Amino acid sequence: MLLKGDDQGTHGLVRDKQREETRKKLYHAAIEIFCRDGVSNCRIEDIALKAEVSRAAFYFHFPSKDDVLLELLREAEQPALEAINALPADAPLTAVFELLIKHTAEFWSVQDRGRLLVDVFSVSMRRTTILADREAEVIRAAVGRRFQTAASRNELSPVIPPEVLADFYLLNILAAMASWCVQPIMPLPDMLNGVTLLFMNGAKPPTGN
Amino acid sequence: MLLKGDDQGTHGLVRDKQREETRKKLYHAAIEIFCRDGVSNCRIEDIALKAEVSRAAFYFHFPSKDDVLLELLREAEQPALEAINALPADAPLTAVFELLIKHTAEFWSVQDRGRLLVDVFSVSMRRTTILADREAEVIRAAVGRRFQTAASRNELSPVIPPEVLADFYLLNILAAMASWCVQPIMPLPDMLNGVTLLFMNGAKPPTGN
DNA sequence: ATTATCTATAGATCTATAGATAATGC
DNA sequence: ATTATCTATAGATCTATAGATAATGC
Repeated sequence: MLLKGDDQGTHGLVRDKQREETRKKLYHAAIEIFCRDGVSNCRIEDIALKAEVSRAAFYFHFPSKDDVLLELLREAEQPALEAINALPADAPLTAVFELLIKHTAEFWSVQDRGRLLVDVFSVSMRRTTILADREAEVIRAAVGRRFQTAASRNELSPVIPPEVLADFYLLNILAAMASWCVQPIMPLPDMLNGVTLLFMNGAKPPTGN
Repeated sequence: MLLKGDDQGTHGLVRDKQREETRKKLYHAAIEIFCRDGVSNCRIEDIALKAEVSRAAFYFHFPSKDDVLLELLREAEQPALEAINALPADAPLTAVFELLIKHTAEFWSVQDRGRLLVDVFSVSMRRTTILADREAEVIRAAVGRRFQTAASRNELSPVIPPEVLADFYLLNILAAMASWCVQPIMPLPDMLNGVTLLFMNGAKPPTGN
């Protein structure tokens, strides 16, 4: 039984390699042009020129600029996701936060990626919530599960469902980064730690010691 | 001494009236078309047709669709702003929150305005933070002042500056509304009250009560 | 006479799609 | 022979701007 999708076994090797190559070239060219000109100002033509393909080839791989930014967000989430998944099942939430903050802050501090944060956040709001399909966003799913086990250990206020709390926390982190990049009043890790502390104080159970 | 701006005294009455009239026609036409077609899908031409002016007239009044949405946000904040400003100077923060939630939830529940929340939020992130000019956004200034007096009464955690806390609270409220409108898991006022409770638990001083 | 408001329109950029090419499966 | 990847391009929409008109200030 064949699976639909990327991993169709050994079929079409040359073609697959070629496609992924142009896709990657377009992706990297796009990020570079985005950083240079700003997402809304830049022209698709310049991206295509840098990637040495036709303008239409861009649209073949990415329906719009937004889809490039969503791929960047997924790439940004990858290191934190792997680190969190490597934690033991009964790890405390603080360990989850620590890894999330460390890897996320690291990713967005590289070069001038931070300039794209507001646009990434904005796209994420317009696109990912519409899915309403938690499993499609792996980081949301992973953090959601951690919140659920934490709730079952009575680490969280029972007033709000743990999955909602998890979404809310991730939203807070992304919003904090987006506002940080336009007004970096303090180092990014400090900012994220502050937000996390604020969140955890608010979310801990009323009877908690 | 004449002030530059809208209120140039009694100069150009007919022209002023005419300009404001077309501007309002365009504004209302735009909101209507946005709700019907979605902000990114709709064509400026349809807005102009409904307002019975040329397409270029739209651009004369609004540099882009985003500027219409910013005006909607300012309109949305107006009722809460007035109610908050009418409070006595020493009113507790809970009173400020109550008014903010009541008026904001009311505004965005009218008809299908809620559909525009994600776009409004997204524009607000891309535009208003860049100003870095707190006074330009009256609601931010008003709530910021309330947070400052609350901090001076030791109602808030001293870890984070009160203006930052205020911005963060407003961001939380707007983000919660935006995610509510794509997934209304509970009534909007309940949602906003929950967010506020979470926030206040997190932001109250450690030695509190 | 000058200026603010608006229209008409040229040029830029995007979106949609018909067609070319080369890899694939039978 | 069929299909996936990519190109060339027509048509749609936007952005920028030169010009028309009518209100304004002197």
